[in-house]
Amino acid sequence: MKDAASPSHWKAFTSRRRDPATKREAVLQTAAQLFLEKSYGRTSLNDVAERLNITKPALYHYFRNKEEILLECYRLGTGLIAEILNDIATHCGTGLEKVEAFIYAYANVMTVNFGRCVMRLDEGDLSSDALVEVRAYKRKIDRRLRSFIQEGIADGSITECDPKIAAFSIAGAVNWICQWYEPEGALSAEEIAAQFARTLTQGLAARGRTRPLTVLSRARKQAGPWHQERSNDR
Amino acid sequence: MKDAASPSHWKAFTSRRRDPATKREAVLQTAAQLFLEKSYGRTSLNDVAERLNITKPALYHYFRNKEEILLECYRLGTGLIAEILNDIATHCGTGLEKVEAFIYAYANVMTVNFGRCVMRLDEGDLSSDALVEVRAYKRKIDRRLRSFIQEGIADGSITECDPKIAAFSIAGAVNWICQWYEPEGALSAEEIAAQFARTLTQGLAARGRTRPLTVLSRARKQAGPWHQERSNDR
DNA sequence: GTTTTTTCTTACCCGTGGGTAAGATATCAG
DNA sequence: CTGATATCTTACCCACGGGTAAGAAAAAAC
Repeated sequence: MKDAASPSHWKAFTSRRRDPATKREAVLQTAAQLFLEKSYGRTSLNDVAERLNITKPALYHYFRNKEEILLECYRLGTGLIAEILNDIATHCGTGLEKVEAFIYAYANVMTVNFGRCVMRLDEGDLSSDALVEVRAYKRKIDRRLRSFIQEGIADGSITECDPKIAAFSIAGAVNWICQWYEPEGALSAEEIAAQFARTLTQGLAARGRTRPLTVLSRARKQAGPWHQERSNDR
Repeated sequence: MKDAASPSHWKAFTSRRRDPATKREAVLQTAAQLFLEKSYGRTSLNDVAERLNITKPALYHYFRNKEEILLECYRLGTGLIAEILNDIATHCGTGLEKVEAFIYAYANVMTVNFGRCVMRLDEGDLSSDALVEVRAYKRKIDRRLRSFIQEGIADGSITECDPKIAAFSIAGAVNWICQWYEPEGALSAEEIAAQFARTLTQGLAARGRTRPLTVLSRARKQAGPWHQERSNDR
């Protein structure tokens, strides 16, 4: 789960050797990057081709049309999320611990190109068929998070609250990351993920209950206690 | 702070009487609505004109170009936010109370068309000049929220935390509302605002300190204790 | 009424960008 | 080396949409 800074995937097209798999992925990587930089609508296929040092029609060898590129970005992103979701569900632990693990992993995904695409790009650019597919994925995510919260309420690790609103709050906070996160920014992905997991779960934790140290909590070694910012924000 | 369901502002153009002010606003209202329905990029000026029962060039009587319409939507939206921001700053109270009031008012703004535009529309559609203007507004909002949190930490109403991360969390959760809120949906604007203010501040409140009943808390009468959803979500 | 000004329409221009046709050039199998 | 196949390019089509020119029609001023 790590992106090179500016991978320059055009290298995949320097040779004309037949290797559709890696070339296809190179297209997706640069497309995703451009979609995030300029939005899908303002990114022309010429832009994508130019960055790969090829011409527009060459792209049509790997994708039927522009929308298929977009949809594939969504699929790769939702795939990443589905992965972490399954990992956590099988993990044993209290509901609160699952929520914490979810936030940590999910926040990390929101700093990876394909992951960012899922929540940052405009669904309206998808065809109606693709839209229902993507929406199904998103609904699944929301359902899972809500079920973790309900579990937590049942086992006493999470304070009484409306699971729907709580899930919306958490999802919103984490989804919003992909709107302001910048790979070269002051805050690293791990930092963000760790702090969000801490801050958001602390709001859910049942009162009077000393928060147990989870695997996550132990793993993260903070640079200092709440380092006051000195970085030029934004 | 209340939008009619589908105001049909085309009535403003039934007569040819000279009344630029209301006609201009009618354009903005329908434009904002369309921008939210289909995004700025996919909304053509013909779409806007059609809904107003006029033709495209007529719009150029009230706006220099398409972008000016967009910018005006942003300005009206940020104006709404600036208003509540000043109200709260002058209000006396603990930092936590200010944060709660902020969330409540801000969440409400996120359910009003112009308010939604500010956080939902793509900044990339703005010219560079307009972009710096809008970004300045947004930064101001973030700064204010962060200062409220810092106040709360100083006066002991908010638990020790990193104000930057906390502000990002809250702003994210509330900003995300404009992504899923639907005027005709199951949750009313007031409900959302009230529940978010409660849920999010409860995460910040200093432990061991009984939360004082704010004006807000008293005003809201809950339908039932955490009504389990029966509504078809989404 | 007549003139002046605002308001709005019909008709058009043209840049942009998705997508295609047809052919050139490299790669690979034999 | 030769033919077959995959790869990529040049040249083009055309729908869409922002924006403009020029003038008609209604309101207001007098």
